[in-house]
Formats: sequence, structure tokens, C-alpha cells
Amino acid sequence: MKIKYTLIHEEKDTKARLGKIETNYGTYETPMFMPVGTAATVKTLSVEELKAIHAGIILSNTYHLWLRPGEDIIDQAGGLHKFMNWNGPILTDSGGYQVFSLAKPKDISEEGVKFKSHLNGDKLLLTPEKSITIQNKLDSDIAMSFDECIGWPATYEYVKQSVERTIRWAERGKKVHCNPRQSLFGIVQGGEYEDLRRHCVEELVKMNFDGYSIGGTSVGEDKPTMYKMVSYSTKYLPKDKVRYLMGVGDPIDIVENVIRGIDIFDCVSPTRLARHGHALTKYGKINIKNAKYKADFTHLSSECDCYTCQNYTKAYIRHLIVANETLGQRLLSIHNIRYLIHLTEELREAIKQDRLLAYREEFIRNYYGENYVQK
RNA sequence: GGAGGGAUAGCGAAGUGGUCAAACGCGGCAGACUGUAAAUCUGUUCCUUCGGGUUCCAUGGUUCAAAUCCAUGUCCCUCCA
Repeated sequence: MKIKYTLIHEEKDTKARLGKIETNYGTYETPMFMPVGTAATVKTLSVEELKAIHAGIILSNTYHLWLRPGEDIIDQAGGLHKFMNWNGPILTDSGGYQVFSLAKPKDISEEGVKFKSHLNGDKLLLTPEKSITIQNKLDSDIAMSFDECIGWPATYEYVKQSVERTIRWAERGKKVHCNPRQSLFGIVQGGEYEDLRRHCVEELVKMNFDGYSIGGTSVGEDKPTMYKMVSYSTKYLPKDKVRYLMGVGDPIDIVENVIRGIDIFDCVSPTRLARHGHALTKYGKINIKNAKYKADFTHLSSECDCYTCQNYTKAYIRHLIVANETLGQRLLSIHNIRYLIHLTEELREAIKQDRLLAYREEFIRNYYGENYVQK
């Protein structure tokens, strides 16, 4: 079945929404955070560990699975869920982010995007039709339209023609989409320009997608610009469909964008930061490699209920990371994802209680300290 | 007892008259990371009051100039007895 979003409550002072999303694999409250598992694995974690930190939807990637192992292998396996042994919902990104991170401007045309495989140099062409067809085969629960994720800054003229093309690509993808179990989202682009964001929303809404993503953020812009981009999008999106802000996961950005009406987030940062030795805590981000943790036998966080915080000390985790032991990366990944999921739990509670702005103040005071100047 | 080879920053290792406070790697100390080409990348790593000061086993010497050449000593390695 297609996903179904229900708006439960709008917070009194902000645009924040408490909602629920029903999927083929259970019902989840929003706002929520999706861990990223690009190559059909949330790096270093088993599915049991993901379940234990209350992960709901996880994200995987069309481009990467297309190249390796190939969508046919996953199809033969019985779909992505069976292939990776995950019995929760899966959202697949379309490859649009790889247009930003891997392709050059000259490789982008009306037809699609030319890539040189980062694995073996093969020349590849990814089109909206191809992306959707692959995602149909992967059998994820939610597919993304193929879009151009543009960088920042970008001129009005460039963004305008890019948005028009992204709209045409969305339409082309929707035409070939044929997996009845799979929902399809349109992606709002438009850079920092309100009229382009609005135009994109209006055109996508005409096509009646199952949900809407907001893309083109967290590509180098400052925070006020990002928040503006989000506001310019949520302002025009229909209330009865879910809104997913792609690639955003800095804790403050989750708080700020829930306030602006976002329901779903994803980000590589909790797992990447973990692999690089950083832990997210209520009192800010810490670098566990710092010498001051050498003999610190306390837990990462006294509030956290994750396996790592129940069982291991900073000194031990520091030792593992410094010694390049994979358990260290895994313990920090568990903790960091749990931290972000727990953050969304607190945000949902604050929305229920209509005290989100007070929650934001508390969050900032704890995370950045008393002297933080809000941008 | 004899014959060679060697000693360079925390470690390994380049450098064999000036462009050397000394490449490079490791280790150390920090920083970055937002729909993952990322267990990656960047900075820094003798002292300093940022003017400079003191270094390449030790001491003495040659030279305008020495990590680099000479002498002596100390320690280490290999081979032969």
C-alpha cells in the first residue's frame, strides 16, 4: 500500500506538526529521523541494533545499489527488505544527490545525467525513468523523484531553468512509476528564491505525489539561508501530505526545521561523525579522541538509554577509536543515531504540549551553552 | 683479537659543505564533515616574550660557512678468528 500521512496536531506558536505515517511496515509518529544506509546498510550497524535504537524508516540509495550489486540482484533476493534483512520501512533516494556530489554541470542534460562510475570509470546515464524503474525493482516503500540537487550559491537564472527541468523530470518519473506497494515523492527545488520554491511546489502538487521532499539544502549555504529555503517551501505545501527535508541532521537544524513544518529528516552525520570519533550529546558535540577523555570513565551521556551509554565509558570508546577498532565506530554510531531519534521524541512531546519555542531555548542553552548567539 | 658498517626530532627514515629548523611515513595534539566516491580530509608537532634562540652521539678541529669534512672518545650492528 501507499503510505498514509495523518496530521494529528499543529503546535500553537509555530508551523510544527505532530503526525503519523502508516507504511507497509508499521506506523510511525512524526517528526522523525531516518538513519542513512546508502549501500543497503547503515554503516557498521546490524538491523537488530537499528531496532534497539527505535529506528523507523531507513534510507538507501538508488545510484549506489544500481552500480553495486545491481537492482536485478536485489530483485532476485526478493527486494531490498529481504536482501538486507530489514523488516521496517525503506525510503530510497533517487540519485539526485549524486548529481550534486559526483557529476559536473556539463554532464547534466534534459535527458538525464551522465556519470563516470566511481567504481570502475564506466560511462553511465541516469535518467528520471531509469531511476524510478530501479527503485520500483528495489521495492523500497518510498521512492524519490529524480531531481537536480543544485549547489549554493546559484544564480536565479540557473536555478530557474534547473527547477523547470526538475519539474519535468518529476513528471517523467511519475509516468513510469508502476510499483503499487511503493509511494513516490516529488522534490521541491528552487534554491533560495521564494517564487521558484513556490512555483516548484505548485507544479508538483498538481501531479499529486504521495509526499513532498525539500531538496537543495545543506549544500554549503549558511543556516539562515537554509531556514529560508525551508520556509519558502513548507509555506506552500499541502498540510495533508508528509514533508521530508533531505539531508538535514545537524541537531539545531532539526529543531529549527521542525518549527518550520518538517516531518521527516535524514542525515549521514550521526554515522559519519561516529566513524570519525565524534559523539552528539545534550551538551554539544564532543570529539572522543581528545586527550581529556583518556581517563574519563563516565558514559557519553547520563540521560541516554542506548546500548553504548548503558555499557561503555568514554575512556574505553576513546581507546577503541584511537586504536582504529571497528567496535568504537559501531558504539558511537548506535549512540549518535539514538541521540537524533531521541531528539525527535522530545520534539514530538514539545509539540503535543505546545511548548516548542521554550524547548528550542532549552535545547540551545544546553547544546551551545549560555553564550550562544543565535544565527 | 681482526675487518667493515652505523648513531638525524617521540619512533622509523631521507639528507653527505651554503637553498637545512632538517623531506617523507608513523605516533602525538587539534579541526572539518548535513538526500555517504568519506574508518575520509585539513592543520599542527625543538624552544620562543614571534625579534629570535638552540639542534643532527660527545669533545676538539678545518672552513667565510658543518647534520654533511678531519681527529679522538662512547655506544650499536655485521662478518672473520
